[in-house]
Amino acid sequence: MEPPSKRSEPVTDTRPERRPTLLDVARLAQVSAATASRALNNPEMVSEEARLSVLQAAERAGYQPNLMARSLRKQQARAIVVLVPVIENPFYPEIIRGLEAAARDRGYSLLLGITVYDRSVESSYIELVRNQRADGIVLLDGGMENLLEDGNRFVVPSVQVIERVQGVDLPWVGIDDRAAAACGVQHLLDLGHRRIGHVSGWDRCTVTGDRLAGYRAALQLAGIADDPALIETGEFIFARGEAAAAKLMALPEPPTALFCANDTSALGALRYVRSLGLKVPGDVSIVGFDDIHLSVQSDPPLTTLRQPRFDIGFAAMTLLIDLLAAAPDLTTQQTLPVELIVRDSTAPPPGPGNRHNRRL
Amino acid sequence: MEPPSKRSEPVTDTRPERRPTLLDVARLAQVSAATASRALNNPEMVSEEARLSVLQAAERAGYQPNLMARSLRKQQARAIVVLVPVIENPFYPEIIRGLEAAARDRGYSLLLGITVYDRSVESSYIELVRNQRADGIVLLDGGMENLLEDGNRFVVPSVQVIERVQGVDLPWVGIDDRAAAACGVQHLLDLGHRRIGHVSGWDRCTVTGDRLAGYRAALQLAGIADDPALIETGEFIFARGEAAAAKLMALPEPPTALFCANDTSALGALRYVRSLGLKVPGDVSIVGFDDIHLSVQSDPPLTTLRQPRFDIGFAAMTLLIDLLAAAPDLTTQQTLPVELIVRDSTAPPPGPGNRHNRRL
DNA sequence: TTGTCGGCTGCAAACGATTGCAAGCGAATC
DNA sequence: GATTCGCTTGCAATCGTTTGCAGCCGACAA
Repeated sequence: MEPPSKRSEPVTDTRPERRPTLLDVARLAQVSAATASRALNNPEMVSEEARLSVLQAAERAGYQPNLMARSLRKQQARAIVVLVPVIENPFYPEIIRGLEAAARDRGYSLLLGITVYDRSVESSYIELVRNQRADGIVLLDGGMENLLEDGNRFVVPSVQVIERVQGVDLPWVGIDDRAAAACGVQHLLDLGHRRIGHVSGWDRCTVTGDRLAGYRAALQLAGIADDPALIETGEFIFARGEAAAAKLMALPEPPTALFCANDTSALGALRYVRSLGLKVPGDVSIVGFDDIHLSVQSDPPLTTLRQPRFDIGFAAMTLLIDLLAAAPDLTTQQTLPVELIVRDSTAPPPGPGNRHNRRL
Repeated sequence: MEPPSKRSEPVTDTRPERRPTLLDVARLAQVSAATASRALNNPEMVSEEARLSVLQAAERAGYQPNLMARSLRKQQARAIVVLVPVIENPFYPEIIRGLEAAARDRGYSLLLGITVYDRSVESSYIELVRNQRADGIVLLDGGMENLLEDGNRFVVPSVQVIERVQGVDLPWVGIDDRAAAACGVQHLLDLGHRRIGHVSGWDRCTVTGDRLAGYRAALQLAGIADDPALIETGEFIFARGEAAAAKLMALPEPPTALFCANDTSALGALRYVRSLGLKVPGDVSIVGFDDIHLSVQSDPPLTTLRQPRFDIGFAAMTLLIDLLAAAPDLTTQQTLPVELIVRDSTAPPPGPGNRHNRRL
């Protein structure tokens, strides 16, 4: 078909290196730009003949549409800002992967912003959607009430993930933290534990309160009196988890089990408990929350509550894109299921005469 | 001023909710669009009077420039694609943070792509810069030789991070893996170890070979004969690190120290060694590579080689943006310093009569 | 033959900015 | 007084697409 003599010599080398535009394609196919556009984007609107001709011309020219021009004309950026507070937290990456996968499926791009909880950084990314460089925003970062209605001028389309702004009824995707926490505590109760400590989360997160409420609810249901001394903040952080465990284990009557608000603080607690020479789960059982990758690698592997993080991200991005297409004021909240993953950090409590010990 | 009877009725409600454009601002300031544009972007080109008038008008109208229009006109997207193979790997997030920070500093946005080493995903993101939605690309993902010169038509501006394509002379930012590895092994030699195993990386990464070479070089320098049995692949993965350690510790004459190609596999090795009932570092010393967050949290905390990941990301993004502004064919390679972080996973080898043991 | 209709097509106007060019204008110079 | 110069300014083109509208044409019905 092709002359095999001249190797790698481009045929149309005459043009100075300029990206071919739709007009070039149109000329090549001997139709108007309008027809070329339609042939590529709405094939059913043009004749078979024109379609083939344009497709062939586009192929030959190596045509790539200029997305900026398209965006300008169609008034949509096909990009979504994702705001995450701190990406080193092993909790976020899998959510981001879900967000990215959904965005890519729908032909959207993901603009990543890392805020470090800094208001000014948050603003600069919100600006991006006001500037029409992005169509909407996904917030993994809680506590941005103010920014969403900045000056009350334009409310940008957005979806919250996991964290929610109190009182505001924004689109949201997450889990039932209260029920999940209760489920984790119930697991400990089922094993026979009666004295269960709680390493709670960071005050400024809404999930912290929900998980605490779930912890309390489960205990109350079991007829166990509330003991405020059994609750210490771990702030979702490894070191603070260690510190919380230290305080709890120093109590006159220390707990036989710890329910932690997330895996990272649970791993901290785990290390501290073991540093005391106590066995996990032999002496103390530990339950985490999230099921981050590390929880498999710890020694022992952690019993935890698995959040479907990929699915959450995927659902959130899908929801946002649907929202953009449909009525923009449609509010939707999606709650995804949580799963209790029992590994090796939980067992019946120690102590002679314990009926669970006897049974096992 | 306003009739107080009608509540919450905006003053300028006549216009349908439409974003103000530069033309609106110009009209408000009673100048042309050209002057308005210059007043905002090149203040020194207009009179003081016009400048103030335009600025005030822009403020009053709540004007936000449309970045798509600007990009179209200026032929630059002000966005950079960042391709990462798998974001759950705790190695990447800090690099990404550096990339994001540098991009934001320069007024660029970061388009995140997660490839999972999938060629088609890689292509779809490279398309983005061919489609002028992004100006360049940062590759954290190695092995993309082919894609960079896809069809030999347009080579997209790009910078490689850490991994490099063999033979190709692309802009690159990373570390001296060979020297760093040698430094880690030297640390073990200094402690008195003579039998040092290597848990190597994933074959398909270029750094794997470099770190192996550094390991060998350090041993050779110390006059220790090369023993192929002491090298097992850990593939940068926790479970494979465990497996590698298992093989090495099962040798007739097991090593007293392990040098691992990254922290994750080191943590796997660590868990395995401890599962044998051996003490780290009492019986076996372990050195990792990367200094990921987890290496502080392990028990004991890991001695490792710290890659300045944030700085690497920052430098890479800065380099790429500079490259875009300057001669596009300028090739630059930057090597950043690595630091040996001594924690608690390394000590002199055990054994009676060991002079190091005696000394301590 | 005339009218209508449906399928394709192209013209030209958007989208919202930036910028080369020329013109206006007052001051300075010869 | 004429020329030049420098500072501001506006006109209009441009970036590359998409799309409303109108026109063309052939087929089909009356």
